[in-house]
Amino acid sequence: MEEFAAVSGISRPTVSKYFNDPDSVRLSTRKKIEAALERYEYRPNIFAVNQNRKLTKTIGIVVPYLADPFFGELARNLEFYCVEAGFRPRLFSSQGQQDLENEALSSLQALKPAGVLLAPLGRKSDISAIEKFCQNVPTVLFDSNLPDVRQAYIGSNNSQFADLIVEYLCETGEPPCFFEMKTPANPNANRRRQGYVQAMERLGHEPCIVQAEGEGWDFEEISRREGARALQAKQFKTSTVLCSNDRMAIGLLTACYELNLGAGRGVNDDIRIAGQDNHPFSRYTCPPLTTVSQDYEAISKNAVNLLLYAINGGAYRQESQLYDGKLIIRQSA
Amino acid sequence: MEEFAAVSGISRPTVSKYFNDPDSVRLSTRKKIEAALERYEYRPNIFAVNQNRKLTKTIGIVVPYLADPFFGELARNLEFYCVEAGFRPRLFSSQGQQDLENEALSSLQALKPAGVLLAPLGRKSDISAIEKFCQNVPTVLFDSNLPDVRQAYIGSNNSQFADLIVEYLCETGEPPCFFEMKTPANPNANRRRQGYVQAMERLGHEPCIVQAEGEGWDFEEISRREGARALQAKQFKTSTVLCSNDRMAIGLLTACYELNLGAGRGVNDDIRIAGQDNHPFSRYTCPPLTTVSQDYEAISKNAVNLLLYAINGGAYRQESQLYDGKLIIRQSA
DNA sequence: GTGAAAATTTTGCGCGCGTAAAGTTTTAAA
DNA sequence: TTTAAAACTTTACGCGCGCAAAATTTTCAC
Repeated sequence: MEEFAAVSGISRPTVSKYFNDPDSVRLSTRKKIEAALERYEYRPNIFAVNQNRKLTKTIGIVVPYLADPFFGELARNLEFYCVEAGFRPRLFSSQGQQDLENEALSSLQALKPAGVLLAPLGRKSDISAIEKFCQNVPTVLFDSNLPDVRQAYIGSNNSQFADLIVEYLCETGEPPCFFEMKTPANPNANRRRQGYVQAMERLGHEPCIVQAEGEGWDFEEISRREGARALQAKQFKTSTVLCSNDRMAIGLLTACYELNLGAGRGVNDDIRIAGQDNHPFSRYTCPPLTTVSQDYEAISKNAVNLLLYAINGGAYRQESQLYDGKLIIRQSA
Repeated sequence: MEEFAAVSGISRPTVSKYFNDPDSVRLSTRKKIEAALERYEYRPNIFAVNQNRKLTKTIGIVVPYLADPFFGELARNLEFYCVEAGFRPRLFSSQGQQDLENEALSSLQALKPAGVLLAPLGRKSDISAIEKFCQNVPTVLFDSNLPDVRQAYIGSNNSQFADLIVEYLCETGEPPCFFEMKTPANPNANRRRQGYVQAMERLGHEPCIVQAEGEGWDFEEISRREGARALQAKQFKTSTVLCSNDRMAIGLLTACYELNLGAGRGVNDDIRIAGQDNHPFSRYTCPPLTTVSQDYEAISKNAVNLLLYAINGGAYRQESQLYDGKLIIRQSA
């Protein structure tokens, strides 16, 4: 910057000011800088900038597993709203591992971000590390809440999800069984199960829960394998299955195909399958998946908004918003 | 670090040395530092570290579109091999936009990475920007080559892909038509088309190519819409369709479902559909997708290895490796 | 032409570290 | 015990920039 300022015929601090806000310098100066800029292609080093700035324009986004298109989509939305607000998003993925989640937070601390949007691993998260982090950096949790941390949270109203789709399924056919992971990664799954049970009881049906053994993020495979086992063992007491999430539903659809069971809501079909989330791929399964859509727009928009509020000094720790899902009726149920 | 060195009873440069290589200090010193570390939780600021180091331990990974699970999976593999080699990977996504690709490269320059693994946007890439970048930073291209840049490249032998699956499809049924985007994002698509044409001619069949109109990364939707149109207009001259990639195949499967066409290789099925890539979801489509698998392992492993070779001063610019695909036979064809 | 406000420059310090050179202490071998 | 090597500390400077205060210049209205 020193050298660039010299060839521009301007002092370094003025050039620095220009890069902070081009309108903050005299027009003639600005033109001199921009003329030099065309000839010399100088750009400030963003990390050196951040090191000194009190308030950075960086927002960190941390998701638990980026190879899951659900988080890819969510991250894309969040990035969009961050850019729109004039911030630079920086994306991290925990890849399902606690040490990587901690490392992401540690990297972020070093970046001095204005704020952080964190979708924690859940059960695998290092609660105390996250707690400490939140004390230093304005943080909004999303997707998965960490009740112990008592931090601002934006997410879905998971009990409403199950309520909504159980009601639909009961109205249009046999009441659904519930298919989930035995040891789910985050508390959403628990709330969905509870929502299912309550909705079933409210409608006068007996709940039927089937749980899949397995660890990790390979939901489709676990669900395909365990789903096939459950189907063969006739563990689903009705011909309708509500899955805890779309990825499990996708795996179960595959299991049905392989067992020669027709999935769908047609009169000739053997089993109805529904999911939850409106995963990017749920539109393209065969049959297309009936599901409850998360309000991606509202969640990402309001997560960013709440974070901006926090960045500007608002009292945000107690804030928490849950958004209702919308029923997406497709052919699978 | 100053303060932490003080409470450790050690000088700052020694502490710095410790963090660079814990074995480079005397054992008694090391224990003193590690004892203090347990009580005070100090960690060096990675960005400040990078600013001064001549050789950083950071490797940049840039992919064109992270919401595509194909790249999510590839990135996950690359990250793994980077970590294994003792480097810290940092992931960027261009989200299909040229300005974001340039910004990622600019951010990376500021990070002084030891090297960069770049999957360029392709047609949308800013060639001159990438050329300049490659002159300053050891860079290995992957997934999609940029012939003009004449840079080291690790990828798949795309003409072999088509050759392999065309032969299989011809042996087991009607010769395939080819379904692709009209304006594909990268040169792989062209090579796949050429491979298809050559294989067809070699086997004495007339090629039949159907192209889908549409821009962007929403391949499934484009393929579903345009695929349905082509099916209704009977543009596929045989009952077998080879798609340029798995995501298009997934969209086409959905189109078939919606048109009540049975997809698969069963005797009662109407149409056989195959893809290319072995996309993470291709296992779970209904029917599961027959495809040619990219050698994810070999590509990511060797891309990292070549980059490490370059980082250590090897002459790598001319290096270029293409890996053969493997036929994955499932139920769709 | 005068004066005050606005813009800019100068000066100086700081961020959180790496690193090189010179001086000091510790260690291990002779 | 002596001695040299190894490890360590001290000192000093640098990375690429932000930022604040004081000094200077420019601008503009009167």
